[in-house]
Amino acid sequence: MFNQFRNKLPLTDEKWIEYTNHFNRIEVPAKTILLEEGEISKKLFIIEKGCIRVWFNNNGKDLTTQFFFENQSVASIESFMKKFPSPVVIETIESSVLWWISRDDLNKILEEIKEIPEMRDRLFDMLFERTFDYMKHFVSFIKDSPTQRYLNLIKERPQIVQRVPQHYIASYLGVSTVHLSRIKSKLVQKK
Amino acid sequence: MFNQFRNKLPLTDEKWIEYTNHFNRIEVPAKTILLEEGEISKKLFIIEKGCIRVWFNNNGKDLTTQFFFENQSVASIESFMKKFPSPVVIETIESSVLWWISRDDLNKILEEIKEIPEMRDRLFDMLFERTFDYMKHFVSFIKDSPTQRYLNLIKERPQIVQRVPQHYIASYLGVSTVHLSRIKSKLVQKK
DNA sequence: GGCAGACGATAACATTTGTTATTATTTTTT
DNA sequence: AAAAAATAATAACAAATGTTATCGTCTGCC
Repeated sequence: MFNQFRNKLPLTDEKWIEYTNHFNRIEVPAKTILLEEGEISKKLFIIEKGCIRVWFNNNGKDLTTQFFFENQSVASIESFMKKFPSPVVIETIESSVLWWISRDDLNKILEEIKEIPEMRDRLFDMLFERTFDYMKHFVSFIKDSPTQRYLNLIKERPQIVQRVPQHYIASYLGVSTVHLSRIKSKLVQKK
Repeated sequence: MFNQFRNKLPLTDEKWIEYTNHFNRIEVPAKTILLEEGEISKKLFIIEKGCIRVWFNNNGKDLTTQFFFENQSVASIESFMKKFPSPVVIETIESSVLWWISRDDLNKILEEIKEIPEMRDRLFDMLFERTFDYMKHFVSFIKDSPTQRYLNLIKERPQIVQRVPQHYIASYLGVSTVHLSRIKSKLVQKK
């Protein structure tokens, strides 16, 4: 599972083995809730197989804010880092194979890792990338029509369109399920 | 100008003086363009007095994505860090007093600062905060109506409503200028 | 094999939002 | 002080999007 990271990270084999020992493998069915709303997040997950969505309840409707697939890590970051009650729910979409690590273990590892300049810079880069992603996403809301946002999604994150039920995608794009269905049928007509 | 930071940063006086010497003070009138679209950003600005917006041209209309006020730092981050042509324009709204530092000088300082654990952690925290901010902003687009977003703005960033011309705020909220005007008049009626 | 629930398409209607044009007011420039 | 430019409100109409309801299909489960 972790081989994909191994080549990229400048760690000794001993360190590597020590770190990976902190991870725990679990298998869960579809629609498993990994973190409840209001719960304080204690685990960060890495997806070996499957997919996950992050959502929250807004006046009885659930709004999906993020999707995650293989090899991505997932947590309610604000809750995980700052020990706040999580504003969001983390839930599997497909049946999944996951690895999780506790906050304490991860923090210990992070503290060690930050001392290695190369790793530290990589962490900064990752954080920057995350920030850019959110920025782009926000910009697309003031720049693009819902139809354009859907086309962007097909192009840039085809996995979402292929693997995620449509009504989850609708709220992610900021439109109703009915309207997303309309968007799709109009696109088919034009072809 | 930099006294506000001084107490918070664990640096020696010598280091402090060395660092602040890299900053240059300028005064510019309103509507001064600090970075053109397509230009590679070489300066990061700190605002002593005044305010700034970041915007880009989309099919002839300019869309504002960010506002900055006193004591905030401003750059087209992606362009500044990665030497990409800037996708955005940086422009003063009011006449302003600014301090700028070159990329090379800032990078040197950052490399030094990252070696101080306390400073390094502070940098991580700042980056995290930025990420959270964008996340919140994105969520408000799928969660809130334009009216609600405007009310949020009044509450959370009153400076924007007070100091920024309304047509810039409209695009920031993702609505037309006409509609923002309608939103305001409806809110007045309800009171 | 049948049943229940999840999922998605569609129609009809209501509401929101955008567009274009006009006007008034304020601010800046000359 | 006058002229020009920027800003904001409003009306009338067009287009986009939401809501509610209905129906059909598919899937997993017993």
